[in-house]
Amino acid sequence: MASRAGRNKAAMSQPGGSDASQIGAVTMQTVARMAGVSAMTVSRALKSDASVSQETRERVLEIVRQVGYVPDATARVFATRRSGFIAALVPSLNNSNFSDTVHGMSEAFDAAGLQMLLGDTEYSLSREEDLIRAFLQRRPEAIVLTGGAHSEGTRKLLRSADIPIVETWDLPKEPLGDVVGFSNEEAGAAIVRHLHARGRRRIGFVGGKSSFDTRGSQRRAGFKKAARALGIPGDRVVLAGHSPVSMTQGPEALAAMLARWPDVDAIVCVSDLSAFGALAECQRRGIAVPERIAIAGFGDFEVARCCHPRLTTVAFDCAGIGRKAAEAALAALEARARNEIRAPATVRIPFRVVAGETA
Amino acid sequence: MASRAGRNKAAMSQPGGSDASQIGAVTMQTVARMAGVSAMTVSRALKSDASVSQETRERVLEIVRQVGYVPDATARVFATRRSGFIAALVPSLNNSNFSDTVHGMSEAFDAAGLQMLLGDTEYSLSREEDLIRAFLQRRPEAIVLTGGAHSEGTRKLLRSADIPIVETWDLPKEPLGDVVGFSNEEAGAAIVRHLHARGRRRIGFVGGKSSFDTRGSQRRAGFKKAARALGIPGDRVVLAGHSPVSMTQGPEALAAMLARWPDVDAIVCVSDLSAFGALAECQRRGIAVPERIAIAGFGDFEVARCCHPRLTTVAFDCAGIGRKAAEAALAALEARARNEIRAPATVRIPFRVVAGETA
DNA sequence: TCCGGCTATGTTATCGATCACATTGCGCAG
DNA sequence: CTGCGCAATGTGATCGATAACATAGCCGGA
Repeated sequence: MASRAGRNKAAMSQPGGSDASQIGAVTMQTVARMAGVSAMTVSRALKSDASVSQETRERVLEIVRQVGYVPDATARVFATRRSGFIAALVPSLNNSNFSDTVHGMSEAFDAAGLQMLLGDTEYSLSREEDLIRAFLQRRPEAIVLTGGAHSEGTRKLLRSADIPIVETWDLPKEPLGDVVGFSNEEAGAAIVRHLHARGRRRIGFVGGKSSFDTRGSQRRAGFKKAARALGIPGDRVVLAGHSPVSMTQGPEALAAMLARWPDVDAIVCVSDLSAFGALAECQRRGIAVPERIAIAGFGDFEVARCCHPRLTTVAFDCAGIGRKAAEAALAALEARARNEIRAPATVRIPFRVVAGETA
Repeated sequence: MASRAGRNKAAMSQPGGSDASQIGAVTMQTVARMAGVSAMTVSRALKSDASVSQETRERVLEIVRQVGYVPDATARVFATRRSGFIAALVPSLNNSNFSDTVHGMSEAFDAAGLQMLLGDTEYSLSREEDLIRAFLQRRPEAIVLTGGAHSEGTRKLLRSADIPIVETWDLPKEPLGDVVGFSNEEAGAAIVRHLHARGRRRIGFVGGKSSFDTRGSQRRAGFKKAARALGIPGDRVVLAGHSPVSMTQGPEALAAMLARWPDVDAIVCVSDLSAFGALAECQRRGIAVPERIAIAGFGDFEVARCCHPRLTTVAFDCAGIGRKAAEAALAALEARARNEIRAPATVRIPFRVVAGETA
């Protein structure tokens, strides 16, 4: 077996090669003995700021390299009572908006020497709670959530966790801590006003059925509110398929919309993905976009910028949400470390309507 | 401050409410004292199989609920010498092929009670090494990698880690352990043969520049090999942009291809994303697809199935790769637990050309 | 009656690093 | 020459759970 062979090879000393022993078999004690110092000195030598003589440090580091010593984070966590983990939950990893956010977050946390425990709630409140319960056992130093809708069990867990909490992508009414997001309702309203300004009067909305996708339902609420305010019908709503919203829902939704309201002259989709699906279906059916029907989406996905004609959409800085969420978490941790009081803050991320060629 | 208020509230007992104390403040000892038993009994009560009387177990679990006790995984890891972690690395999380694989993996590992430490190498060998170095400090029980190209430092680290290793998405020449993948070279050849069978003779290839994206370069190698075998030119290659390959590279690549080889009658793109970008650019320029130029991609992304006309592509079961990779890792762990010998295996994932409307 | 064998539970040591405190040795001012 | 102060290093306790072993109490058969 490969691994066993590896272990044997590691145990032998090889001429001229720095030869790594099995990770886990070599502890700080081992290194200490080989260097003729105490474990504490090894520990200090591995920190950059601790007071160790130059000579000792070099000797220790050389041995660390030779034996391939890898520190045991578990022991460090246990001793320092700091896990070095940040828990982060998104509804779906398979959505470039959220994975951009994750990416932005991970850059900031990486720089702070923190590792992310990443979880995918699959748009389910109970799965969110299960994930949080599992993650809390690892004692994360902070937690970043998507949205402001959580189960009562989740809220209770988070209250007793007593760690900084950041909610993203939404502006919750009763935030659990910091917030980095935008009003999806306003975004929904903005796109309706955009279509109205371009002469559309019979506008429909296509969303998903999931009740946990509060961002989707708020966009829908914004659609209705703006339609009423503009004096145009706001009841032309089709809900197709469950979250996560995908391109395949577009054709189905378009069919339902045209069947019920054949005179529809614009369709707002809850996501660029379904908007693109609807656009492609229009092309398939020979429906002229935007002449006969205008189409708009949300999210400024890459497909919106690349497809032909380009999708009109609502853009926001997804990676920026992640970065700012991480910054909020780090600020909260910093304040705690200094034993300072810090009131949770809300960072509003701007959004803007990007006029494409479909509306 | 919310958290401080939470802490105070937690310290007070509330009438009629099960009131969670601060996580971390309550240990197994606390629960044990309240239940009038030893910590060991609490530990046993929390396991389903250990021998504790029904009555004691219920009493302990009731107190656990009341005080909101959350076990400390760090201490458990320390005591049991099992981290419960699996390290998993993908080149990019923002790619639905890989996030499907992650999803498939996480289902299998979840079921086994293992948590994933997820890392994004950003198509960089040195970042892969850094991530592995960081992850190994957490003592993962196994590690799943993407591809077979790794730095020498990575190989050394993995050798001494002495844990099961699974490489995915490729068929490495010198595997580090189990393999779950397919031959990207054969996939590249297959799509060329498909185009040839449909009468195309002047086929170009569009790829990315990254050298770490071995899947991309193997598809290219397959393209060349098949072209030679069929007696058609295999030198019509355009490399545009760095990995990750994206839709935006399509237009640029198409332009370069047409400038250099104006008579090209088919384009194979290294990914559906750039293929879609090229398709949209053709539509913009009024180039008939597939009449004037055929287009094919790889990956069977959702956009390939939804766009109009539908993309011809090469499909493989991405989630299945993840599931099977997890199964391989679990099998290896199982064998180790039983102290059995188990030779690493290679699982070949089938792929197939999906004829769309673009070729 | 006694003891083997079982169930339910307790006791002690342990995992590997780090913290707080103790100690050594040396240079230098008084 | 003495002793202060600093730099470099060592010592012992500690974090929370669990493995391994020990023990108490009970039942039933010889």
